[in-house]
Amino acid sequence: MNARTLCLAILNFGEATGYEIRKKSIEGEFSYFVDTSFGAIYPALSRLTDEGLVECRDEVHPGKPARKVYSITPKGRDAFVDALNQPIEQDVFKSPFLLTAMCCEFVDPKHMAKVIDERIEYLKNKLEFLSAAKSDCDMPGAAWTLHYGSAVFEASYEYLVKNRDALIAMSGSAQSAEAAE
Amino acid sequence: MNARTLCLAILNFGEATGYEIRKKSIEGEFSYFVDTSFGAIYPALSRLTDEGLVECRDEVHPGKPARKVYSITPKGRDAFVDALNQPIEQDVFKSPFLLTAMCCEFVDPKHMAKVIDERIEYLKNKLEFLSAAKSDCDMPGAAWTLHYGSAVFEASYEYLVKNRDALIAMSGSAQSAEAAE
DNA sequence: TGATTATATGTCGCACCAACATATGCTCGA
DNA sequence: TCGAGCATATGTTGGTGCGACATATAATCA
Repeated sequence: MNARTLCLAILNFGEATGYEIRKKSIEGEFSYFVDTSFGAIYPALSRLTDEGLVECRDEVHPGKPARKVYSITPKGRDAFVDALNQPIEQDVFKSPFLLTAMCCEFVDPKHMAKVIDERIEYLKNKLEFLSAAKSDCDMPGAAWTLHYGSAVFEASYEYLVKNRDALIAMSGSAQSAEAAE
Repeated sequence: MNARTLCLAILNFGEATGYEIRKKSIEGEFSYFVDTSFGAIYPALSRLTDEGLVECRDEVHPGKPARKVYSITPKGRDAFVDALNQPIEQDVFKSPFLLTAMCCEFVDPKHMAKVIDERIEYLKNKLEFLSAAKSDCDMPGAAWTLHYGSAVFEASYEYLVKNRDALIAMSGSAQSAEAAE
């Protein structure tokens, strides 16, 4: 799931600027399973344009900053469909939160409480967003994917709420032992 | 969660070679929320040695390849505890699988079936691994983390099993329309 | 009026992932 | 018993891409 394929996937459902592609990646329906940055998107769009997989149209409004609106070409659509039908890479999950939880012995209980409460708040917001997004989406796969996300986030949220206090209680044991020395 | 902190975290629970650190990252108890590669670990260990956060002991057995066994220093332990108590970065989840599912219109049903069945098989193995790991681990945070992983993978597994056929049924609609043109 | 936010494009340094190169010992089937 | 393949082990390299920075304009708001 490199920047190239991500750009093609988003452009396949409508034209967009680099700014909008990034925004959809981190805020829109794609946001909970893709992630990217300007430093990846802009070079990717340049290369895709060179290769004829996307087209770029300059939109100039007097007195406004110029926009570069990208749209997918037939060749690009073929390349996208081809990429989708290739064997896929493994999902990636990296969690500084779980590393902190696993090493809770060395973490100050107050810090641990802050960390887990922030995580709970984050999941709550994500769940609300996913519920709201369910209605206004016409792609058949999108609904399936949103329901999947809801199911997983829900399980995650419930575990954290139920086991919050237990984690905080375990925190700091090694640290206080060290301080006592 | 850079390579530095990861090395310190693993070395904090016992000495290890670069090879073993990588193995624990992708196979051990850490495996479902960290990920790394040799290209990150070996340079990180060199830098940590230079900075005095870890120590390196050459273990030479005649007729065997030399091993470099790393262990954490008191200074390294301090740095690790300090890193744990800093504000943490966001969790990262990237899923080529969900991107494929979301765009299932453009995916051949046979390919979709293969992709989801592989994912189900993967989750089944992970769940079995997590159950087995539950017993033989003495860190207090590890049990909490393993239960969290089980809860989330379980939710994910059940959703996939229940909604497998629905996803495959939705697949390929756009592709066959295109082929018919 | 000035501060901040949203839109918009882009660059740069450093980190790091995937693949390759290299070397040895062990196991197991032909 | 001999070679093939696998596990152990260390490292390099090329390209990708993340995070931070630079720049610019319009709108909003105190």
